[in-house]
Amino acid sequence: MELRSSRPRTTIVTLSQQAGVSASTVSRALKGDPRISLSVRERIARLAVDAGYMPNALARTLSSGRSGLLGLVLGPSSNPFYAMLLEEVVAQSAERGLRFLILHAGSGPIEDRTTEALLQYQMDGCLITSADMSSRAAEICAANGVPVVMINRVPRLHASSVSCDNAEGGASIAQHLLESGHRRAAVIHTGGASSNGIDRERGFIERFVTAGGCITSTFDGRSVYEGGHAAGYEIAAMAPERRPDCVFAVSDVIAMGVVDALRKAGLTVPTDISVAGFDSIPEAARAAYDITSFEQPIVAMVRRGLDLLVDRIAEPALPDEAIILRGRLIPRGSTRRG
Amino acid sequence: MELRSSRPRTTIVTLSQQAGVSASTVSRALKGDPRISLSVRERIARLAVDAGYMPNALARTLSSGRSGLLGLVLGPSSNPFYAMLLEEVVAQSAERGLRFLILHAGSGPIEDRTTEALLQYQMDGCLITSADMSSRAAEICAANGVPVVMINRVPRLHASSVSCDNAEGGASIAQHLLESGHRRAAVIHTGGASSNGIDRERGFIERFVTAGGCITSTFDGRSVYEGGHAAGYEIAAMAPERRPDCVFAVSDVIAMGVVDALRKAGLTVPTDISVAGFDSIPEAARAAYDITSFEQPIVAMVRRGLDLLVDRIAEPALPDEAIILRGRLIPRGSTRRG
DNA sequence: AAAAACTGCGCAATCGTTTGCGCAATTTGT
DNA sequence: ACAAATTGCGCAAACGATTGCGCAGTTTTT
Repeated sequence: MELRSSRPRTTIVTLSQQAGVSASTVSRALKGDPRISLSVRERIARLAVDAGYMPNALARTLSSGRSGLLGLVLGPSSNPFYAMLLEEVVAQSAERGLRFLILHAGSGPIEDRTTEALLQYQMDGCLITSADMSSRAAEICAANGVPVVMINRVPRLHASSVSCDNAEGGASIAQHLLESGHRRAAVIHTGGASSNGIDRERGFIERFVTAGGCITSTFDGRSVYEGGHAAGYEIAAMAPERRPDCVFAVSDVIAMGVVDALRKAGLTVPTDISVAGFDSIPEAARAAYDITSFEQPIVAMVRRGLDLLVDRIAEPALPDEAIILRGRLIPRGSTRRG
Repeated sequence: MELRSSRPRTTIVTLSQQAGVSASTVSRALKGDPRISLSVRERIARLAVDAGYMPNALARTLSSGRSGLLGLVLGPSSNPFYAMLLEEVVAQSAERGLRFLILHAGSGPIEDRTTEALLQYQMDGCLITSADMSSRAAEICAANGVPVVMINRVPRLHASSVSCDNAEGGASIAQHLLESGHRRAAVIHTGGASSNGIDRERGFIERFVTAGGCITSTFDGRSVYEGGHAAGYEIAAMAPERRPDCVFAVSDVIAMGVVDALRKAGLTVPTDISVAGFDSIPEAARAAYDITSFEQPIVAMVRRGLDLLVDRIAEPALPDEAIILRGRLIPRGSTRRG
């Protein structure tokens, strides 16, 4: 009646017995401490491989004080942008040997039990990728000296961040629309207080108005397809002479809703009205939508985000840092005029 | 020059000193051991709350042998179905106080470093939600006695599983198409060896053919939009008299590709040809697509999956279990005839 | 040739929690 | 009033790895 796992794990003690040395020697040998002779180091290394030895990360944490665990807060993955971000984070963290514990995903509020995990598992740091998440998790981290890095969101609180140049992105879209002959724009924002959405909208409006365009109306797209859809219907219902000749939605999911609504209402994109989005998610790039957008450099954003996090963990005294990466305008069919 | 965190963590020892009892008493009191008098238990409980005490989960693991950590392998979240699954898993695990460490996400191969984490962090169990992931992670778990539960995938290897009745789902779609007057169907499968796709296809074909329909052709949709799109083009290019009157795609993402391609090629859905999918993801339900589908009971699937995992962890000797939940046909516009 | 420096390794404490065992003090049984 | 059972708690040994310190034995310096 064995309740214990049949094959007892190989530990550092097992190895030390096999090698006829002390446990400390094994520990040092395994991490290549030069104080241990080369021959012993090699012998132990071979033994470790043969036995399939895996250090117990939890035990290591106890003495070293570092868990090697990072927390991840993910935005609503109904927005493919966050799904992309997730995959990129997972891929890059696998390369670096970083481990992410999921603290939260989605748009709901963060549960208490979740934030407890942050402390119970002694996470070394936390990555927050949500645009408008209540900064609850960030507060807890701050209160406990856990480094926080935000991707796609500029923190009010102290924390480092990586985002793309949202204002410049909005301006690029404005520029593009102006150059292709548009003069009357509707803007669909997110309603929320997300710095992202606000910056995009601000950047767009500033450039568009400065260069002689005018903003005919603004709508709340609530960051979701349905929000864009509703706004699209309203726009389609406007009298042709009052209707804008282009729409800028602060994210692609919203823009997709807009396009579908406009078409449903009998308008043709871009002949009757142009639509531009933001993020450049694959779905918006599909032939059926072909929406002009502003691409966020996701790979680079994640890379710099992890850099920041790793640096901060190694050197907690480092000052907060806000990295802004340049994105790229991707002109597509939805704004092609004449 | 304090390198240590400014406010040293409250541990069980801190509490024991404040309470004037031993550490073991605190430990037992905190988990409500009746051997400790009620008064002491209450006093310690109060002290713990005041001090904001959080047990160190890592230290607990060391002595108890249980980490409370679960591994998660997620399918490609470019398929919204997996994004939904992710959110549901996260939501339900928060309620239950379960913690998930992300082992993998996406369709790429599983990295070695990832599987190492499984052992290093002594995970108690593992949840695999990928339809066609190389069962590498499952093997490692099996080899190390880590319970595995698969959602949306029936394991070859020993492991428990939860899935919806895929064959029955395929049959329902077939029935629905037959009843709405279709007789010639094209099937778009996933090419891969995923049990899901195979069962859906098999269920569909069996029922459709038995009831007098015929299968005109099959295509490989590779589980992605683009695969469906390519197949859609091929179908549209067929001579009208040879063309099927309906298409069954084994997942909604594929179906969306089909619909877009058919439309692009000038055909009208469902007038010229009907299209049905599987999964009932929100995107396929949108007015622009309105695709008939078979809904998987995600909430229940995740609930049973976690049940299975928790039970298996508590009682490793439990036999493998395969749970099949009934799904639901959702008729929509894409198959509405005449 | 004696002192100093270095090399290679082990001892033992430590991280925070759990748990088997045992020991007092109190209550119960006779 | 004395033995037995019960109650309430502490001691100390784990769990697996890390690390400061120290101790031999060898090599280099003076």
